Amino acid sequence: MSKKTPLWAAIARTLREDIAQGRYAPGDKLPTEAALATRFGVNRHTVRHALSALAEDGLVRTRRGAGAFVAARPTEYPLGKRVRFNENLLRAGRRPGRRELSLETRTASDTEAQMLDLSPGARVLASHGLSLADGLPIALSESLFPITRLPEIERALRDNPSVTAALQQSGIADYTRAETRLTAEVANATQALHLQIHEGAPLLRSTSLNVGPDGVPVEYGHTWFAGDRVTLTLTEG
Amino acid sequence: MSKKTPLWAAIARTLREDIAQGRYAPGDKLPTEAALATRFGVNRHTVRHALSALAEDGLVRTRRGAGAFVAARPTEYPLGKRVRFNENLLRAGRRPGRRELSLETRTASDTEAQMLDLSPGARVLASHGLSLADGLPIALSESLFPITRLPEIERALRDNPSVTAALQQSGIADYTRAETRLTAEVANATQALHLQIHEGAPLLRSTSLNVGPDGVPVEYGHTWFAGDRVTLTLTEG
DNA sequence: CGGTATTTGTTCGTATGTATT
DNA sequence: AAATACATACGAACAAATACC
Repeated sequence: MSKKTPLWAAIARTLREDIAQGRYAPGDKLPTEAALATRFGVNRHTVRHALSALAEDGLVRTRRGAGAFVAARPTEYPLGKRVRFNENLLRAGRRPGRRELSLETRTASDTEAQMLDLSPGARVLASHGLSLADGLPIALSESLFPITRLPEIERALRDNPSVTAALQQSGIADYTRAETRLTAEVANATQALHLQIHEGAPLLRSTSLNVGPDGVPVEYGHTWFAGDRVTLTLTEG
Repeated sequence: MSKKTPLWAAIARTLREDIAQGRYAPGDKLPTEAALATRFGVNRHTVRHALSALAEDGLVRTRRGAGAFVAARPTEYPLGKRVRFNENLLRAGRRPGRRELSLETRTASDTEAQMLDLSPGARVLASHGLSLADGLPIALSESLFPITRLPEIERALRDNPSVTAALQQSGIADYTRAETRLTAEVANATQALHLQIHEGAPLLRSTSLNVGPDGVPVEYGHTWFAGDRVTLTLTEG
């Protein structure tokens, strides 16, 4: 008989299937190691070996004294020409949310003015916000709007919780992403506080420029995604 | 007294340093578990735990009956970069480079087999590499090729410095990026070593799947970009 | 708030299987 | 074929973090 597969591998596969079939939902606590050992009729070490393999794959995470929990898979966030935060999250089966942190008018920096195609020293509306998925913070953002081009944008942003809706109210029926730059950074204290992560945690920073139908810039800003909670997906077509 | 670090972690660190300082060169056989257990004055299981941690980082690989060997270092030649990597760097006025770290055949993990549309336990060719810009490391990558589908891929990769050329030699005239996922992580010790950055430095991880003209997967892999040195740009169209 | 029970993490011990040398 | 060496598995005990009352 081919008794090749080790016990721990078989147990890992069983647990993997249980998770895949929703028997243990994300966030759920798995049975204790002792309970699993009894269930499978093996030593606790064998269960630990299986759990270790699952943890390596990022499927579960263990907390000493607490238990083993099914890892909440990162939110899949499609990046395309048309990026609509709310649509993206709804499509991913999550409840979108947004908290406005600040809204102020200030002078654009040189690069900001250049990106927005404004004259140096032009005034812009700076909006800082926190994006949520199912109530959990997933991204921090700073958006800049050319106040000369969109004089009503401030009130529109106060009226609408959605940037898309606010831009529509300001006369921008449609907008597309003209440019996106991505890099990785580590969270500072302020970012960690807002995103409810640890300082030094990995962040995915997206710098983007959105333009209206006529190609005129309407928004420029940065978004810091919590690396542990978000996966950006690039799907062609 | 701070007795925080476990024995196995201290042993792993010692071995890691031994390897980093060339005391054990790539390909060298480490002392047997029993010998290491005696050297560190611990149980063999504790040594195994340390070796397991090193194996997870890809620093050593163990062969039952033979011993534990210093890994020939991972290499890459991965996804988005492959075709556009060289072009992008040349366009940016930089000299592209690549160091093949290792090329070996191994068994695919469950997720890897699934992504490549292979049966569980299938064999794949794993290529680890380091991508350079003006001689400075900017990305680490791991590429997997379905060896059953591309029996000549190993020699093709040895013959050609370019993955695109190697795939062409293997009968894949053209391939496209079917899926790309991006997220942020922090560098572990091994990654930091290769990329010449600090442990905990931000990394941009790209996971991608490339398929041939018929839609059959031909390459799957990850690329870790040094966040401080790379900015990915997404310009549609 | 504090003490206690629970649960995972670490370490040693022992035995057997299996692949390599 | 035999010795060597890693892989798997069970058992026991304590430490450390967490959860619960």
